[in-house]
Amino acid sequence: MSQDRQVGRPRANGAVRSGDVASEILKAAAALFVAKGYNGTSTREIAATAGLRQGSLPHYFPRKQDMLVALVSKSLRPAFAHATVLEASGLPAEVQFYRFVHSDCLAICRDELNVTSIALQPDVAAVVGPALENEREAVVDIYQRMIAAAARSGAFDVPQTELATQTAFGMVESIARWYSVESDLTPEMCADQVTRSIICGLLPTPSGFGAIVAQAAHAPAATESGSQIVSQ
Amino acid sequence: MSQDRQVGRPRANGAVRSGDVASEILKAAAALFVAKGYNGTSTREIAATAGLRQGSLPHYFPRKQDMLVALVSKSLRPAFAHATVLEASGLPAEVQFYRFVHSDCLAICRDELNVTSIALQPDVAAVVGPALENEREAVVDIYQRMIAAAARSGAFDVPQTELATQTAFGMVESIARWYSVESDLTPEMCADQVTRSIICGLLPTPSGFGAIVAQAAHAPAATESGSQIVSQ
DNA sequence: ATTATCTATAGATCTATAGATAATGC
DNA sequence: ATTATCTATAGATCTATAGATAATGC
Repeated sequence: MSQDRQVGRPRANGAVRSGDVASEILKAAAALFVAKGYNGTSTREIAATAGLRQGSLPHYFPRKQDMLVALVSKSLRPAFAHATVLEASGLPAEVQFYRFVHSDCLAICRDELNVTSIALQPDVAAVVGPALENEREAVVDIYQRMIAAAARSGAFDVPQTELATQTAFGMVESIARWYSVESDLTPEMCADQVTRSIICGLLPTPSGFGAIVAQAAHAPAATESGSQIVSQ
Repeated sequence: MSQDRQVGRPRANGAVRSGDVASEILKAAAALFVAKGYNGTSTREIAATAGLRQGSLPHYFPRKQDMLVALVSKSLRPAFAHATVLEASGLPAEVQFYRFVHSDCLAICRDELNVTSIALQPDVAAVVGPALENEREAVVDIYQRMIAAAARSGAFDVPQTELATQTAFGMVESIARWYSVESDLTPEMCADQVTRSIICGLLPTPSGFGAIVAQAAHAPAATESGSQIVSQ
């Protein structure tokens, strides 16, 4: 891939550039955004990580936010296509939901750039605009629809659809916060465990769980606290 | 509480100041940090939200990061005390864990400032220092200890302690991302549902879940995707 | 001539400081 | 005199731009 002779002024650090510089920049930017946040990362750092100088970045991405948009727009989960296929499959709703959640988990684990973790940062929404929020809402709607269907058929026991939906969706997203490709946990193990928790939490109460709750009624309570603001 | 006559130069906006200005500032800062991130929030915005001018903030918090530290240090969950009491209670490990998780969820929901959501932001760690990360690790250790104990007694079926721990802890933290005091979901409902999912996901596989997994083996797969970087 | 980079910097922030000011307290 | 605030700004960023430069391509 790397030729000895390249068009353009050589880099200050002497490095031969890779085949796809824009990708290298996005990779550097993603790693930094994940570790320090979008607003906590300077273009100078991104450039240094990618092996060039700050002023060279606009050749590839005119503005810093263009890197963010390029990253986040790649995160569009394949969720919609999968949901359509599943909902046409004729499978029981709870089975559809299991498959849907599982593949959503897998997609998050397998993404080496961890774009979901970037998309979850609160400052990102303001920069990317409403498109991100809209897409998130649309995926939440799929969750809600499938949960409601499985509740209607009696497979799930869901007293409050909104609660079940938010909980399930939040649990899937939470993977992005801690899963690392470097760990010895595989995406499959991770997706299995999270999906299992989500589904089992929606099934009619198993006797084992009922017994625990009954015993817990006598357990000592936590000392009340929380972040009361005390004058310092 | 509000006197008509107050020491000090009047505010530019004419407002009478509240009893505890530092608390008002922290409240404003917390709301902004949650919505826009620490680095995405300027001291000017914080001051405006709290009803004063940017240059007046250092009277209460010499540096911006002092507000962050004041907030985050209040988030120290009452987890440690509760864990000690529970572990001395003689209750079965899975019951201890249930209670522990449940009260952790409740604490997150009840915190009106949503400090957990702030503490989760990647840029915050760099500013607050290792104390935050250390505390998080210590709470993770409690989760791990309790899960391992319940697995040893046979109450939980845990092939991989690390995975179970990260999943459970991440699910609890994920509440901070979506739970809002304004919603019609109560902290109790939220804590019940999340705790239920976590515990049920660790119990030996209920037959209902096994049946779903078996059926899902024949369901259509997702189209492979993810955030492959394509040259733009 | 074209390309990819470089260096240097203008303009736009943003934070913390310095010193003034408008109240009350004594 | 003390206090809580104000206004104004210095110093430190950080981003995007302008123009130079060092390669290859023809």
